[in-house]
Amino acid sequence: MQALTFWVRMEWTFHASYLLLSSMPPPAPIPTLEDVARAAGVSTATVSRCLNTSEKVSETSRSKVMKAVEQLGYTPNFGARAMASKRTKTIGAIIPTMDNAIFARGLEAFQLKLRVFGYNLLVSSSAYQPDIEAEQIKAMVARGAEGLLLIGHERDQAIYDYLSKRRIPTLISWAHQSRQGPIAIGFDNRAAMRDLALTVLSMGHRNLAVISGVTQGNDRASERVQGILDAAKHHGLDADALPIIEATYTLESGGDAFEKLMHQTPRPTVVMCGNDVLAAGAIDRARDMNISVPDDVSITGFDDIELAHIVTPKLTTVRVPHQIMGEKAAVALVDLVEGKGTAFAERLITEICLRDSLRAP
Amino acid sequence: MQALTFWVRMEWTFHASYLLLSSMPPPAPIPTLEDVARAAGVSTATVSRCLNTSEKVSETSRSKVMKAVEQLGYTPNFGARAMASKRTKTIGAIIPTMDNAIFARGLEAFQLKLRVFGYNLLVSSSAYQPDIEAEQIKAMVARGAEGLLLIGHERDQAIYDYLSKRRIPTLISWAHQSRQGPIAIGFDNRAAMRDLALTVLSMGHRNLAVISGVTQGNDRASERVQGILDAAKHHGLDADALPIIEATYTLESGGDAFEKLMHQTPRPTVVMCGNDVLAAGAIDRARDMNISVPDDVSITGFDDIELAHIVTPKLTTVRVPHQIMGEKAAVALVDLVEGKGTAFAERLITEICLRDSLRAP
DNA sequence: AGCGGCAATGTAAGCGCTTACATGATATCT
DNA sequence: AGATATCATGTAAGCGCTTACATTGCCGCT
Repeated sequence: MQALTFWVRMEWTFHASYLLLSSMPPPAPIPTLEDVARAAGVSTATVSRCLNTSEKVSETSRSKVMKAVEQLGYTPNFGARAMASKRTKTIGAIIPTMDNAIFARGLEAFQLKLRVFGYNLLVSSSAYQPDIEAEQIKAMVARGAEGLLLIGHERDQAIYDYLSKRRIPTLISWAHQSRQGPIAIGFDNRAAMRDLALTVLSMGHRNLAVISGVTQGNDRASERVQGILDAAKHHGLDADALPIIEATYTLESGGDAFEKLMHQTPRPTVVMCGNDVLAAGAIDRARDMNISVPDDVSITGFDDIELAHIVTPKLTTVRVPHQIMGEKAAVALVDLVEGKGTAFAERLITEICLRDSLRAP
Repeated sequence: MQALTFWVRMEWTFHASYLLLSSMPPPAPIPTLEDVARAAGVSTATVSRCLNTSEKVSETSRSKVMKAVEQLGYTPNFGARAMASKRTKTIGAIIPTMDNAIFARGLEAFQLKLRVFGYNLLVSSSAYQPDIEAEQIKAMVARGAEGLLLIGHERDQAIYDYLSKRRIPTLISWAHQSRQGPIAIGFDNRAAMRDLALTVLSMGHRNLAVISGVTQGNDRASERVQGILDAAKHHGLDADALPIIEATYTLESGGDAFEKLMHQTPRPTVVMCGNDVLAAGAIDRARDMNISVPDDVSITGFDDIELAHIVTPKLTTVRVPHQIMGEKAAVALVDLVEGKGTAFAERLITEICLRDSLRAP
C-alpha cells in the first residue's frame, strides 16, 4: 500500500524591512593592539605578552590591559597574529559533504577534542568533487592550517606532493588501507564488508545483489564492493555475474536501484547496500512493491546510523566507530603537527549488527 | 515485540607504522611572493597584480609569473593578503551542531551559493552552548569574517552590540520574528506550528500532549511550543493544562518522553513533537509499547527530514525549505557585506505534510 | 622635433601583530 | 657598597602581502 501524502500550503507572506545604510553609526573604529596599549598606558609588547603569556606580566599592568581590552571590545587580528608568530593553532578538515550524518558525528567529536588541545577547526565540504577538494586544500593551507584531515585515500598524487612539499601533516580517515601512504586512522572498508558478506553467505544465501554508492573517486565505496566480491569468490560464486547497481546517496536512488534488482532473474534473495541510506531506501521501496523484508528478500546496510534502528524491519548493518575515530584522529593530528612523532596509523574495529532485515533464504 | 540485536565482534587488529621524523626531507622552503618575483624576474607588485587584477599585466610577464607560481607550488598567504587588502571574501556561519541533518542541508546550499560570489565559508558548531557560540563569533571576526550567519534570534545582547560596533553584517536564519532586530531569512516557527496544531484540533483531537526540544537558549523550540498553545487557546482549551515534556535531540529521549506521556490520564490522543527526530523516537517507542499509531494515538513532527518518510507510519510534519533558505541567506549576506543595501528580511513559507501518523481520534 | 598621454612596471609604505634584544629598576650575593 | 642576577617593560624589526605613487618607455599628435 502506497502511503498518501497531502501538501497543504498554509501561508505566503513577504516581509520587507530595508536596511537603512544612511542611518548607520559613524565609521567603524576597529581597535588594534596599539589602541589597547595607548588606553592602558603601556607598550604594545606588554599588551601582547598579556594576551599570550600572561605570567610574564605584572599584576598591575595585566589588570590595566584587561580593562582596556574589555572597554574597547578588542579582538586580536588573527591574520596578523599568525603572520608574526608563524603559528595558527588551526587544523583543517575537508569532507565530501556536510549533508551526511556519518561525517558530521565524527567531525563533531574531532572538533571537540581539538578544542581541548587549544586548536581550532576549519571545515569545508567538497561536494564530492575532486577539483573542489584540491581548491579547498590550498585554501586551507593558505589560511594557515597546520594539519589536514581528509576523507579516504583516493586523490590526485599532485595533491600529496603539494602537501608534503609544504610539510603539512595530513591524516586520512574513514578508510584504512594496508598499503603505503599517509597516516590513516580509520577502518578497513573492504574487510568489514567482506565479513558481513561472509555472514550472509554462511546463512545460505546464494543469489546476492549489490547497491553500491558511487565508486568514482570514492575509495570507501569501491572497497566495500570489493569486500563483497572477495566473499563471493571465497564461496565459489561467479563474482563477475553479481548484479551491482550504483546509486547516489539518497533514499530515492536506493529505492530505484532496488526496484531494478528485483526484476532480475533469478531474483536476489539478499541485497547488500553500500550504506544505510541506500538500504533504508530499498526497504522503503520493498514495502511499496509489496515485497516482504526479510521473508522475500534480505537487505543489509553499512554505517549503523540512526536510520538503521528506525526502519521496519530494523536493519542489519556494520557499525563504524565514528566518534572514537574523530577523537583519535584529533589526538594523532595534533601529535603530528607538534612533531611529537608518537602518532601512528590505526585500524579501528567495526562490528556487524545483526538485526531483523537479514534472515536465511 | 522488541527487536533483537546481536553484536558480533569480528576483528581486533592494531597496525602501527611509526612516523620517521629523521628520514624527512630537508627544511621546508615555503615560497613567498618575493620568491616568485625573483624566479620570474619581475617585481613583487607585478606578481601581485598578476594574481589579482591580471588584466593590468602584459602577456609576457603574466606567463613568466604563472610559470614561476606553478614551479614553486606557490599559494598566497591568506593572512598577509587579508591584512594588506582589508578584504577576506569570507563569511562565517555558526550552527548549534553539525550532527543534525537540518542545518547541514541548508549550510551546504549556503556554501555552494557563496562560492558563486567568490566567497568562502567558515563553519563551526557551538554544541548548543551560548558561551562557545560567543567565543566562536569572536574567533570568526578575528579571522576576518566579513559577515555572519547565525541560527535563531536568542542570544546575549552584548553579542549584538559587539557585532554592530564592529560593523559586521549579521543575518539570522532558521527563524523569523516580526519584532525588530537584525535581518532574518527564515520562517515563523510559531505560526507554522500553530497552523499544524489548528489542523490537528480541527480533526477533533482534544487531548494533546507535546514533546518539545530543549527550549533553554533555543528560540526555535520555544516558539514552536508557543504555536501549539496559541492554537489550543483558540479552540478554548486550557493551555496551562497541556502536558509538555522537553527532550534532547535524540530518538531515545523522544521515546522516553512519549512513554511518560502515555501513562498520563486522560491519555493523549495526539502527541505533537518539536522535531522529526523526537517524533520518530516516539513512533519507535509506540511500537515497542504495543501502541498503534495512528489508531491509538497520532504523532506529528517538524522539519520534514528524511526520517519522516522512512518511519512506519509515515510522519505528518511541517516542511521547512532548508535549501532555499540557505541560498537566499547567501545572496542576502553577500549583498549586506558589499553594501548594496538591497537585502531584506524575508519570511519563507512552510508547508504542512499530512501523512499516515495523524488521523482523527 | 617636441610634447602629452598611456600602459607596464617598479618602489616602498604600511596592514596588526610577535618577539629578540635592549633597558632600567629591584632584589640578592659577596 | 658594588657586582650580579632577576624581573617587568619598552623598542623596533620583520612576517607576506597590496597598492598609491613614481618612473619608464612608447605611441601618436601638432
